[in-house]
Amino acid sequence: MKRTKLRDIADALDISVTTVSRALNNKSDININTKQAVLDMASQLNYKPNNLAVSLRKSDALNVVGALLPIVSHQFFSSILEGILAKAREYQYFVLLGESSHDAEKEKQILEEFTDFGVSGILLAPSKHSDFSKNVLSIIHTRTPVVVIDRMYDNYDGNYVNNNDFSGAYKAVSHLIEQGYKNIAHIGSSDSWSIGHERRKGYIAALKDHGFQFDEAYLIICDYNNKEEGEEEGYKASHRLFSLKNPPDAIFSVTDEIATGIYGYAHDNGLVIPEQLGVVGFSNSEVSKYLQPGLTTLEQNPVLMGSTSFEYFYRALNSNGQVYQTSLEPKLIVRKSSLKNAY
Amino acid sequence: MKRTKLRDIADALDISVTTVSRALNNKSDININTKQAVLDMASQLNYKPNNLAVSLRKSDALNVVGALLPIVSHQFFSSILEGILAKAREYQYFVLLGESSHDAEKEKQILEEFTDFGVSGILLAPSKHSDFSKNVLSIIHTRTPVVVIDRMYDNYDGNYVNNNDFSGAYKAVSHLIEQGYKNIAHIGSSDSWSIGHERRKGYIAALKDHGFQFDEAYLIICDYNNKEEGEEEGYKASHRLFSLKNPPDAIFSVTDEIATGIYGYAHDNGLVIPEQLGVVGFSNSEVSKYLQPGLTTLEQNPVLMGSTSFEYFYRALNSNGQVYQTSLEPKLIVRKSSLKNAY
DNA sequence: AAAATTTACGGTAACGTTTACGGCAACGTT
DNA sequence: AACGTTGCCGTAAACGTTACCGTAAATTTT
Repeated sequence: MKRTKLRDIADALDISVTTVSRALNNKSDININTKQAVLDMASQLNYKPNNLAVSLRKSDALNVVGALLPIVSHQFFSSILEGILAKAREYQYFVLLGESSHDAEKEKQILEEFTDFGVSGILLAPSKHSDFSKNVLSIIHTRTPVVVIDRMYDNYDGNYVNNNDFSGAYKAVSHLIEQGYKNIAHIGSSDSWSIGHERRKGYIAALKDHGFQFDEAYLIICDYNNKEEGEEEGYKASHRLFSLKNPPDAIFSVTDEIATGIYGYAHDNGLVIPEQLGVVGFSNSEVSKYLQPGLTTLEQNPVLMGSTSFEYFYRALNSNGQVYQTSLEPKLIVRKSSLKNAY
Repeated sequence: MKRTKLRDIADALDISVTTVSRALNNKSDININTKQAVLDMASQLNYKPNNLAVSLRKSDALNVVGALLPIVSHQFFSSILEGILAKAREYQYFVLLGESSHDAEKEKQILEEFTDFGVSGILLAPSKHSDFSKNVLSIIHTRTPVVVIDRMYDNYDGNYVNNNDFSGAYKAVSHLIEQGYKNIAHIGSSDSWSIGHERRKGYIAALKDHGFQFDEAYLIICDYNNKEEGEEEGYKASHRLFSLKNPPDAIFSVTDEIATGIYGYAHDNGLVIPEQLGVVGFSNSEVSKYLQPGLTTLEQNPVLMGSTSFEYFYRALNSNGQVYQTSLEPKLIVRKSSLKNAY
């Protein structure tokens, strides 16, 4: 059961391959009758063009984009993926998927494999320790459009779709202050993750703007690569904070996962949220709604991020060096974990 | 900045393209010195073979599998995806991703697009209303290996990786019975989803084997396509069950999402879990751990399912008509929601 | 009626590879 | 000296498609 090719149609109708190709591609130099005959025969023989041959001949890239995420089985990233898939389908593109597992070296390899494959563009949500010059620069040199999702590289001036992490953090901390919390700590992540850097800056800025002093002791930096580790880190960081002689009465945590760990620590040590401890997370992950009490957090819009990133790729492909950038504004979702006033 | 091809290397060394190809492909008919010269020049010019041309010439399919899931941004399916990605990378395959959104027609289209593209195989987690003869049969006819994940088609005798849903349900209901619950209801899903069918059968079998009678009134069938709908359906179904003159004292629900809706109903109506109402879900989704009280549920192993499905594709590709099938055994995770005895 | 144009199609080359085949030195064998 | 053998390499065809050029017949123009 061989796949039918142009030759088969041509032979069946006793015409040339060229004519068949013309008929199927809506070219002008063709008689309406032969065209119809070709179309009929093509559908009768269930003809499907060989994409490899077409792309090779046109020396045109395949309609394929590579999407590379740090981790797929995570609400946030799989939602980004969903946005990408929807837009890609709309524009008739295929999506090649890769997962870096937050491993910069693996990320680099996959990026190379993508370009070797001949993708038309790359949508990249960089892993935590991703190195711009090593991993991304060479791709940009090949003139393959790249859209960076969810984080920034220093001095990067290409396409990106971002969250305004600074602003989100600023809102979170301002909210805690308005609720009357006085000693607000921050469990953040290392600078190798731009998100950690921005959220920390937002935390500090909000403190200062409201006349509070930034206290180094209230800042804990941790690093983790999956949910379980995040929860553990949150637990341990909480322990450190509550070992201080003057422990905080609220914590803004860089992610919901860490916040989950804070809940665990609070539960184990009889700290009542939100009366004795206010908590705000980041991401509006699924669990944030089901934690007791509900976790105040910042809602991002990963689906929109995904679709926008594809949209930008598409525009970049069809424009000349134009750059597309956007920072989406996170939205504060207030649940009970930060409502000191209500009690 | 053009991509270097064999011709460029050949010209640079003043030898033929054939020799270059031989050198790079470890063929025998070649002098060790020229081979080395070619390799050096290739790396100097940063040569990357053109996959399109290679595949075309070898009339070999690309190293690409298509993975098609009902929905990507779901813990279960994204974990399957993770398993697929890991194995695919191990075997040097690319993964093309598609999402059917539980739409049988869209599923059919994407499957066709995958085969048109020329994938070497397809890993399919069918959508709820997927029609085997319409969607899958034609692909099998093209002799493209297909592995069906997570559900079954009637009379399907091809490759699959499954959960033993019957057994999981049986364990869940037996556990509830052992805990002393007497009136165990089931919120299930329609037969168009094989999972729903199997779990319902397991529910009924467990009842009968323990000397309980199956009561139609305790069986509610609902249908939903995403988490929010699932939760709503669970809520509504609970309402119906508790409108009976003899309401149940336990519910085995076909999914964790529905169980979440049961929790909502119980909370709103002052029903205490597990004292007044035992609940068991299915999937061990992330939230099941954080619900209060923790939800007893069945753990599947989606990552293993994904990697196994790829493994089966790979074996099927390299064997002649051999069929690979497996049903994984779900594991009961006991949390508080079903522990009547403990109180 | 001759010339110019249009219509419809076929032949050929090319995209970048791989591979069957043959050639031709150099060497050893009878 | 004639004959195999071996090692190394190039020529040409092929994978399926499309772009380009050419040309016979049909049609229009002068």
